[in-house]
Amino acid sequence: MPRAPPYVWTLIELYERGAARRPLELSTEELGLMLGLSQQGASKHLAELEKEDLIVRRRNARGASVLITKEGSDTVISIYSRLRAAVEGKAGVFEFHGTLFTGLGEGGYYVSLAGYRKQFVKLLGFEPFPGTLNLTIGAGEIELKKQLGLLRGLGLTGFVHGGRSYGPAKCFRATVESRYEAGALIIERTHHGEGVLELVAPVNLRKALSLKDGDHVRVLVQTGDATNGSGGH
Amino acid sequence: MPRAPPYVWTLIELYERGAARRPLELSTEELGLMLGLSQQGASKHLAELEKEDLIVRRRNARGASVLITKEGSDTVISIYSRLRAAVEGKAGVFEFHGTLFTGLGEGGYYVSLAGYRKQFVKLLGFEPFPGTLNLTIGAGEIELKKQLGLLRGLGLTGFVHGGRSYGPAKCFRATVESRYEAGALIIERTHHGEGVLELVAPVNLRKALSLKDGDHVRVLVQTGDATNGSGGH
DNA sequence: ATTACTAGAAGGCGAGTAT
DNA sequence: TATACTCGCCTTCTAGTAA
Repeated sequence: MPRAPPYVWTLIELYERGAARRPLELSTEELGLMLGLSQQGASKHLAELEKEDLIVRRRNARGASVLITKEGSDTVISIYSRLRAAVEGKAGVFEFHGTLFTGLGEGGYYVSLAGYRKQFVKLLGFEPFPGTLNLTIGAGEIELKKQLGLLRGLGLTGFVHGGRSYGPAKCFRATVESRYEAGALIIERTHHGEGVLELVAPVNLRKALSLKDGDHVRVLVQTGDATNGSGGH
Repeated sequence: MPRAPPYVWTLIELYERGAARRPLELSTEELGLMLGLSQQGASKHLAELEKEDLIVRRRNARGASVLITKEGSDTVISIYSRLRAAVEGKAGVFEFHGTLFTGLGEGGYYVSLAGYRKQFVKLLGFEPFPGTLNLTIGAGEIELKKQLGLLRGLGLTGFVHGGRSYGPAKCFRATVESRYEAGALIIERTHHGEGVLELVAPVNLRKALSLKDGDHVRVLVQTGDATNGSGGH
């Protein structure tokens, strides 16, 4: 998206108000108010837009009307198209690059517990291999993992078993090395630090990919619809 | 769409490059090139974005990596959502306000010619009443009508009949007074000026709406998918 | 009531340069 | 090599005011 002059926001505002559908009666004062701009500033924006043939104006007794030209509509639609491609196409996937290491085997223990295992089957659609793949992710990706934690994901509920309580966790569908289906675990209180990504899969990934400690592994995590939580700020 | 500071375009550019999915390795020089900005300018934009918590940066040996935060993604998605609502929701409809007048009856003659009549049936799905409704549109709406002429619409092909040739024309689905289905005609060489909107309908609109000359009529013209011809400029 | 000119302030920008 | 500071230019903003 090349940098656009400030008055493009004004064009978008006019577009939102339907000025591409019919001449919009609007004083420069009102427009300024809408944009957080002075009346004079709004006037200048309109003058610029008209000079660029993005709008046409018609003066009348009390004010003027604004109509967006075909070129103006195309400008707005072109911005929209690029945003659509970016938001709909790319978002919803987080990419991690991790280094394999061997954990303490606790992951495998948890996964094999019926209380969690049955939930994995239900949520991910596969019987998990009784062991997790532990990856150390780059420091820059920790922020990304934190963002995962903010998303809904697939919820694993906690339970009590044998007098011990097991906490709730979160899970996301993931793909390992573009080939293997997996689940990325987000566990609130884990023995691992925040720089670790833990994966469950229907197969022994370490064996299936012939991995050894220190190998690099690429993981794509699906976060669901990108437009969820589109409230903005 | 409230006015946004210029660095929001930079945020969008970063988003397009996938910086919301994984840390993006990018020098300020490259970013400047992408945005038509100097290296220093790009650096400033990044500093601003970081100050607003829209991105996080991590410095490394050769350059730095940029990752868009949840707040940053929300900002982009919020802009996208508003644009989507405006473009998908509103566009594709032009609104005209016209004043009824009585033509010379030529419209009715043309409409009843088999060469045109059969095309109306095929394109609009109704047998046209042998007469057109002529509206004088406001001067400000002439530009809008010109824009109609630039769109594809439903094409009526010309023909020769009885030694006379009848030219091609264009037609758009329309709704009169929110109640009656109609077709809005765009005729290249017409006896009417450009300030006239001519409508065909399956019924006698003048009678159905109890209209007399001078009455005001509101017409919504469907122009088809708004994202057609989204090339921009 | 409008729109829009002018002048001066504020902020964005690039060049040079420090780190 | 990078990033980012200062400085001067230029664009954009608001205020005052004309039309």
